[in-house]
Amino acid sequence: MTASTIPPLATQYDPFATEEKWQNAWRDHDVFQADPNAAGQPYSIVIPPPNVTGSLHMGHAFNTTLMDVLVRYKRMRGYNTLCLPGTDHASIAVQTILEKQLKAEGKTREDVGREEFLKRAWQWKAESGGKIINQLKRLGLSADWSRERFTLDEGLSKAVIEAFVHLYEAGLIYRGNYMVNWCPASQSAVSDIEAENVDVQGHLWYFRYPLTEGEGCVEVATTRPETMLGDTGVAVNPNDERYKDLIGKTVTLPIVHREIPIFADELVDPEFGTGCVKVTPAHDPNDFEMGKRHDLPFINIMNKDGTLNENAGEFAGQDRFVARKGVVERLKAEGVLFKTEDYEHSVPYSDRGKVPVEPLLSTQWFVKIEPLGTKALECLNGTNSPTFVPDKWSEVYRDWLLRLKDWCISRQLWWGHQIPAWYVVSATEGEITDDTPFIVAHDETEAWEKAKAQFGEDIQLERDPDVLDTWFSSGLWPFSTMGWPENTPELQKYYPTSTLVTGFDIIFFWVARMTMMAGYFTQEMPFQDVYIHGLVRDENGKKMSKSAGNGIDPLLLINKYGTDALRYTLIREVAGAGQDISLQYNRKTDESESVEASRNFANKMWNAARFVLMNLDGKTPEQLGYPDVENLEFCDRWILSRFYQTVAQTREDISTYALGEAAKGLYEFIWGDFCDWYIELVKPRLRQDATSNSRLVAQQTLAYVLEGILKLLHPFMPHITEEIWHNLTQKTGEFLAVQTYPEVDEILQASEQSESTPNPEPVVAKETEPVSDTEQPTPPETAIEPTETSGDVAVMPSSEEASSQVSQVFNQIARFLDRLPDEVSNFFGEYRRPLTVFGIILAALVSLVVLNATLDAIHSIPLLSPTFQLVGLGYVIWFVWRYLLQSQNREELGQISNRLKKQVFGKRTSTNVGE
RNA sequence: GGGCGAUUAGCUCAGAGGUAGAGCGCCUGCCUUACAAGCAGGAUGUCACUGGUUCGACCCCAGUAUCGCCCA
Repeated sequence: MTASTIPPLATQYDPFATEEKWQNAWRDHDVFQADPNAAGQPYSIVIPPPNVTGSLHMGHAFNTTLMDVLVRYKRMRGYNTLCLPGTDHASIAVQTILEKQLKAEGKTREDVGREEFLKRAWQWKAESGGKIINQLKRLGLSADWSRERFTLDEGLSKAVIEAFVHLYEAGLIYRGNYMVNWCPASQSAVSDIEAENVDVQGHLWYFRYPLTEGEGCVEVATTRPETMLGDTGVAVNPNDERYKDLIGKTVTLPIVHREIPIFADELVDPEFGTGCVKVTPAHDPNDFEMGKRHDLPFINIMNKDGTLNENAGEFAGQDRFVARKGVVERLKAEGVLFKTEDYEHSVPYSDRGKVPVEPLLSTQWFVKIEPLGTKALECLNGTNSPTFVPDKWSEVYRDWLLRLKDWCISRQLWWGHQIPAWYVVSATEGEITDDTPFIVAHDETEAWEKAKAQFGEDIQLERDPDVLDTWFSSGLWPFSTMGWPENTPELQKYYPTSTLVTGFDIIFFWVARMTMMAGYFTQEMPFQDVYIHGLVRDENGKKMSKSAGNGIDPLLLINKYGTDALRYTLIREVAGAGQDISLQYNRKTDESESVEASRNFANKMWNAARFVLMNLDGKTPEQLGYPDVENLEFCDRWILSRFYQTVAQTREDISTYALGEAAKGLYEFIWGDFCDWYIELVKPRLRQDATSNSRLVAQQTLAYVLEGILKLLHPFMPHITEEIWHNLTQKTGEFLAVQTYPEVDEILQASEQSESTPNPEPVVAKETEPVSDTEQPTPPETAIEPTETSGDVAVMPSSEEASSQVSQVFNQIARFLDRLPDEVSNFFGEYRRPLTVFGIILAALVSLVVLNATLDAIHSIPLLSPTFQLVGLGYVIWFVWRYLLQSQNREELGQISNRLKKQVFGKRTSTNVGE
């Protein structure tokens, strides 16, 4: 294509056509396809698989954008990149949705049967999963879609069964009768972390249990009076003087007239209530412990649907809350209820069922968690693996690993991985009981073989109907998605993964499950870094969640402002890593001022490109060549210096996960420096005739910096930058997404390399650049803190040219500007109008000439010179008086210098977590 | 009850031991041939409160209050 045919851009950026166009192009050209056999240091991310419970909300958009910025950045840095997408089957959540649908049809799951139910579930998965994947694509996620996974996939199911059998054979999975959190709504056990404590205004009821022999009674208090029907003891603290005499005696339980013992246990808090505690071992976790210690009977009074059973006598069949009232009435009638007080306490609610969970004794499958937790803890303590960003979350994670309880992994549901255990039901009259012998096997064939070998030919097998906790399969996600248990090329290349990006609310649910599983099965932690981000809050500061109904569909904002605008808003808001972000949003109009501001930024970018394209005479940056270092004018030097400073800062920020800072820095450079200043300053030169060298250099610099900006901004705003880049470079079959990320002092390196040739050919960025094993980030010093070689070459014309007085003065300014990029911005910021600044600069020239000698001397103090130059003599005098003449203040100088250095050179003290 | 975080302009948020910042919003004037989704200019703050350290505290320390989150 000839350059002169480049058509002008529209005056406004149209995100909608652009986004679809490039999303399709990236897909059609397999731009994000990972190749484990290709060269390059690996960078891999497996996305946290969204639940197939409908569609994505803003939190997912936030998470997805953060990941994609990292992935796109690393890809442009030349890493061999894998971003693996997928979805999670979300056992309880999806089953709840389906049962709700059935209920609307007046059916239950038993009515339709397991097979039909699962058919519906898969149908639901197809719809919801498709919607979610589409949303991820609309967000511009640069994932390898050919590797999309689902936790119930064949491969992942194989991994789940392998893991289960392995853990079982290692003695880490057992079946036992324990207290679990029972959710009467979903009629399934739920794990501890699926129970959420809710503060409720309840009552504390006080009863008297009469001593079986003699006069007197004990007074107990409870928030759940109906459980007294299952009481099998009364406990007191062994050191409680009030009740010493009662230990060993018995009381007679009202209503049921059971004789139960009074015993002593340390667990009892003598300060609470009356200091006597009724003990219901089958319906309270603490009481369960005491019941085991003191060998009490475990009387279960409840059915799985939350109604009372035959052990509750006259209350049998009543719902637990109906029975509560009835029991209170009866106790009142019997005269043993003597006090009722209002009492606020917390009640565990089922996350999914939204009803209070019932502590219930039942037979479930458990994972012995301690050995798994120990391994994860060792990795954390030994090698700080995984590395949490921000660091504070590693403490949260450690605390949790230190107090693990065995993990109940069976769920009485149908949607999920069915437990690979077969009961020899012929041994227990065709029923699965607590004592039925069982076989754990990879499949039914193997189960039969094992069973026959053990129990003979004439047996009957039945598979455990329950499924596994969803987190069991998602705990394997980082390696099961790469083909584990096979040792695939993917595992070899991309595992362990580089970064996990997730919200802190999921550290225990998921992150810890993955580290424990990975530690056991792969002997290493599944990711190097865990980048924990905050939650997206709504316009009222509340956490966005499906249940609160305050979520915002990201597509609403994408359809209004474009993907890049939404992405940029989410990133810019994240500044303080790990901080929650609030999204401004008007629910009535679906408008958001902050996203609109980002949309405007995109449009600004678009129009800057429009201007540049209109002034390049139809030439591409390649045709124009790099800016001619020998003929740069001072504003060219200034913008190049600012550009390289921005390059260094952006790289530094991304490598430390300071994505918000990176985004803000780009905004300031693009709008504040490039658009407001450089383009304005360069306009007169562009109006000069075609033979003007000044004009050519301006064109070269404009084209070069614009292309650099597009690269810098691409991870944040992938679509608009890709679109502009193609307009600018006129390239086909190539993509900005795989160009090399800008490097500091690139044109200097190029000009040094081609010093011998008069017209240096631009160095065309290679698509992928081999990265050494230990990648060295380009030191930002090169740009920001010019050394004698690079700084002076970058900024100063050659000494021969700088002979005249005027040149010297301009050199001085150029040096001044180059060394003080931030201060220049501030300075300019106070005098926005170019003409005014020009006048000021003229005035400054005079001052500078006068001060030249002084400043030259001061130059030899490299760190301090910027300050002296910036604020001039007055400040110097003040400074000398303040810091140098007062001896007691000299010590402060070091600290202030450091601070100053930070101000001038940007934040450079942070460690390179990501590299 | 334990822990973590926040509290800075109307809103969303940066910030730093030495005169308080950005974006949006607001006010004024401009369709200046990249952009009115823009440009130029302007107003706006007991930096939550109370003590302490300091020559000097918005910043450091202690406590209080409010909000949010996590855990029990």
